[in-house]
Amino acid sequence: MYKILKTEGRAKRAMLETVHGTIQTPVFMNVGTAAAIKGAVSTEDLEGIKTQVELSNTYHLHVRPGDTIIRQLGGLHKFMSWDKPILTDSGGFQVFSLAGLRRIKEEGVYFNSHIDGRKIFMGPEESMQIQSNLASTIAMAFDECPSSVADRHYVEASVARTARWLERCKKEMHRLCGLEDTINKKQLLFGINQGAIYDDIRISHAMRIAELECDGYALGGLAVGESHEQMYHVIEETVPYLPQNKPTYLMGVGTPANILEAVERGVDFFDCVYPTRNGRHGHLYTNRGKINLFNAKYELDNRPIEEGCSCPACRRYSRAYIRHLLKAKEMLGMRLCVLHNLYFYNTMMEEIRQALDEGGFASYKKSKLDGMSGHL
RNA sequence: GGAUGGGUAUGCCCAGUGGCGAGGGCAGCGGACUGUAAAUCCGUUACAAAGAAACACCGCAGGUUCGAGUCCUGCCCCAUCCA
Repeated sequence: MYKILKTEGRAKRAMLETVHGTIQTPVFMNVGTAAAIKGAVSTEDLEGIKTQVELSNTYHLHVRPGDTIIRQLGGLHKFMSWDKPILTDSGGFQVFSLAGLRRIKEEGVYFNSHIDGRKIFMGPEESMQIQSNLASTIAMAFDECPSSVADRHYVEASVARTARWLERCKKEMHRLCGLEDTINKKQLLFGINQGAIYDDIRISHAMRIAELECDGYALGGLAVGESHEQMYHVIEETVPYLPQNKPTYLMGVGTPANILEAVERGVDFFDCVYPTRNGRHGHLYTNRGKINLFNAKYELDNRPIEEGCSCPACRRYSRAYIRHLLKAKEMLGMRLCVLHNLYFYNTMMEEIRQALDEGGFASYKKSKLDGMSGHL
């Protein structure tokens, strides 16, 4: 059950109650594609960095270790020893990211496994079945994420198919939740809006999927090559057509600045590989912009990544030390950087919620963006 | 003193059948990354520079050749072994 606590313009301070606990929004979900946050981050670590929701991936877990294995082990929560909410992405994004390894048909998508090349078929029903086996808190609808440079005709056809797929997802999810041996009979389903950068396609698609009464709605296919202005424009134009009595999720986005802009436009769920991937690559988020710890100027820098930060890295270690770890390819280096970045994101979301609670989101957003001096 | 194997651009390690304006790896330096095929990828690492204009001590010096990093001679240095 989704409950809006407060609004400021279109920005929403809300909460979503699930069988795995309540999610306070706006929220940033921490990406752990293969049932692990890359960078040697344990489930235990997540508790120390304010993680509310972990995100895993249907396609990746289907390929390895196999969703039926996870089901036999009691579901994803038990498997990774995490009892808070988990959102599973449907595999729709892999239709985009594994572009060279798949063929799209009306019934679904034929992949060649990126692990061993074997043929895999995934359609709406299969995606729902896998996600039901995983028993995540929130399942995402199986969609196609078209390229941002796809032409209008292609996008129109793709979006129509994604809408038909959503009906099939809904139906299959309903069937699965009714089965006696389903692990999570209260699994939530989020539908996904597509339409590249064409406002009218986005809006008509939003209206169409809104009728299907999903538990939440996502904007997909953004931050895949279009400009920030185009992305903000699409969010602004489309969000009003997604049911605002349901959570709104902007998939795969983004930078801290992207998130602030999207919260302002009514989005309350986010996820992005930036904090984890950039962390592994030595790029650290701070309130004064992003720093690259590989740079020689940090060789003798005895300060923490960010003064005053209470993440596990900053509480104890210096930039110089972490730089050394990164350069020496010591696993601890990546780990500390990922922990810092996730802590930064999760803390920013906490600040956003607090600002919304206090009716001061606009000024919070301005001062945060000013602090980061537009570098992010 | 003798034997053998080596010395390749900017730190290190190495490739290089007479067509080489010499290739790769590491290290260094910088950049990219948005529902993760990413602890990855890209750039850069003599000078000059977009021109049929000029221009590198491949340990050093000669030689053979149209042409030598490559073949020959001598020398220098390094490693290992023998005295």
